Amino acid sequence: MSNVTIKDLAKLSGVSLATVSRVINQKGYVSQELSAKVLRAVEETGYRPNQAARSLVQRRTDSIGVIVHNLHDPFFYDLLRGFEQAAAEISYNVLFASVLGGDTKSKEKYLQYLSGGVVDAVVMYGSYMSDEEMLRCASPSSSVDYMLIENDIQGFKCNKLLINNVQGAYSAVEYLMGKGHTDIAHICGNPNKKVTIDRLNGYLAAMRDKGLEVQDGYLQQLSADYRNGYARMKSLLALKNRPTAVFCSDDAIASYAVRAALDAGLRVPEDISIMGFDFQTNLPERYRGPDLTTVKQPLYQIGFDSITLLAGQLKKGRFDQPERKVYDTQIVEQETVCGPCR
Amino acid sequence: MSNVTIKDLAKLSGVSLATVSRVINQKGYVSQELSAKVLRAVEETGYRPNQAARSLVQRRTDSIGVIVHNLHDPFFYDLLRGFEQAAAEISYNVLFASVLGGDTKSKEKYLQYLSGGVVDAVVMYGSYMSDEEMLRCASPSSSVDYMLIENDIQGFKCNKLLINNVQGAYSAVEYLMGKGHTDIAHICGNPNKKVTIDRLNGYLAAMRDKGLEVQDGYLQQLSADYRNGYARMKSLLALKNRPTAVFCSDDAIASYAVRAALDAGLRVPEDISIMGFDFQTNLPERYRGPDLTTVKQPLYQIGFDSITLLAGQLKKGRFDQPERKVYDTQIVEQETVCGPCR
DNA sequence: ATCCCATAAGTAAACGTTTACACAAGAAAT
DNA sequence: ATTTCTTGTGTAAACGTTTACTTATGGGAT
Repeated sequence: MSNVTIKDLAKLSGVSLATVSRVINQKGYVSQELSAKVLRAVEETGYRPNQAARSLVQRRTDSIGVIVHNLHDPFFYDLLRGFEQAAAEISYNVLFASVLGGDTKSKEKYLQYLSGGVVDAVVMYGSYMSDEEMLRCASPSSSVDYMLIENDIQGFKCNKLLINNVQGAYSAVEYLMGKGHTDIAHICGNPNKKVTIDRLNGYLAAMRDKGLEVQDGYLQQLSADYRNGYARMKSLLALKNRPTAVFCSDDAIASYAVRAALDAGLRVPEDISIMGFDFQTNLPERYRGPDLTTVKQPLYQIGFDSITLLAGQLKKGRFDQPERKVYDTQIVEQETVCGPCR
Repeated sequence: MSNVTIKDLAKLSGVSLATVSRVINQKGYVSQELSAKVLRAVEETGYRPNQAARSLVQRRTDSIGVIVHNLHDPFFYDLLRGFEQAAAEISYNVLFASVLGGDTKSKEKYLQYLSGGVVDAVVMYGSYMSDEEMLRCASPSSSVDYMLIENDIQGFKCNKLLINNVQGAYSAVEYLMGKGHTDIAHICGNPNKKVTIDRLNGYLAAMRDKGLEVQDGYLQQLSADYRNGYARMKSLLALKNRPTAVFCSDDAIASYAVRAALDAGLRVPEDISIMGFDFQTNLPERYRGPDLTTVKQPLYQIGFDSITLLAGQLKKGRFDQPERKVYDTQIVEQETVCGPCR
């Protein structure tokens, strides 16, 4: 019963291999009579085509692979919805691979595996890989098409979807200024990551452009993880020239900053405004403060576009003009920002 | 540069196909000399083995597929972590396929596709499929191994991991009784789903066993979706014989029940205790009430076990003894239950 | 009557691997 | 001196499809 092949079907229905194939793929000419015979055989045997053989000769799989780390992280909510929606609208199968944390070994494994023709295209979010590692696993000139999200790796010529973190931070500061703030501090994240640096630069550029001074102690660098945002906020609150607004490098940090302010007996946002940036890494503890005013990344759109663009390129057959798009962010007004009460 | 094959490598390094294969798979005898030559050719060409050809002849892919609906749903948090952790510990690749909502068409598509030898085993969560649909896509006697989670479909002989919803609901009632409650109501969910019916039966059985009466109006049936939990709770509160505790069919319902109680000016849990059941379907609105006391499903364990069990069976080669496990739940004491204040 | 085209069906060659088998040479054991 | 074992290499047959090519038949247009 197991592993029925096209050959069995041919024997069973008394036709040739080619005819069976034609019936199954509804392609080419075949008479009603033989067609019926073959279909009956398919029914009887529970035949299911072998995808390996099929894709070996067709040199395509009609599938797209997606590699991310920590698929379970709520951060991926919107991105995943984008992937899923796009997947539902196209005829390609979309398969996800997830690796834990910074497990680059596994990431390489999956990238190599998928690049071996398991899928026709691969989209990859982030990646802690270096250019060389990347090239070792995937060849940009191979027959599989690549799409990188939030990863502007240089040596690898392929499709790229990026988020304008500089503009995002810049607009956050503008927004705070629009509310009347001038004493604006920044808690910046891990200074070895490009996102962090971009957001820091956006903050600095906006301050400079608008003629605002980054006062003494206004630049707080996170040590360890986001929980340290609590301590950093405490430092800011202890300043003589206490800021009236704090822009944080991401929402996780911001949530701890809010907690610190509330614990210090301040009201948020009346006494101090706090702003985050849409990067909700998974918080083990439930956040109970006011909803964060934040800078939102268009992750749904990016997820959707990544799949859709790839599908388009695959359909055309040749993908020599890699796409490169930079997405702007948007401010979401919620409960942690208001004008300064002075 | 694209699509280098083993043949190219053989030509380039002046050896036979077999030798190249042996070098690449580090299998069989091959001299240092030739090995070096081949490896150099691999390096130069950026060769990557074609997985389709490989799995065609080996009749295995060393991968396991997972099909779920709404992968983005936070409900899957623990389940996904279980899958991921197991995936990281075994040598198999794990690939996820996600379909939107109740899109059985897509689910069938993926099941058929994966069953065509794209993976060696498939785990499937839930499923709105009937026996016949299931059989149409996947043959239990095929060479791919199946694992069903929370789906006790009858006509399909394969591995099954189930949750003891009856026991879960039963223990919830016992827990409430232990706190001193006797007037315990139940808001039950969609009565066409097996989960709901099981939980209802658990509630009823516990009440009967302990000699408690299900008083007039104590059984509330949800109409429409979980938001209706608000109205159902209102109905309970309007009763002359108002219950002191309410057990809800799932957490989503419970969260609306809590809101209704709070809106009615009652304190939770001092005035009324409310219990949920771990099924956190995605709530668009943020829940701000006290943390729910609830019945927790061992989803992490189930995710982990599903992959691990399959990997074990695959390694053994023959999977004729399907596994069937029923998991008990556990009560998580949080903030919505205390003794009755009478 | 001839030619061409649409329909129908079969034969056989790919696709890129792995692997069973054959063969050889040298070393070790009889 | 013969056998046996280990190491090393190559040849060719799979694996299950798709598809280019070939052949045949019956009609419609010339």
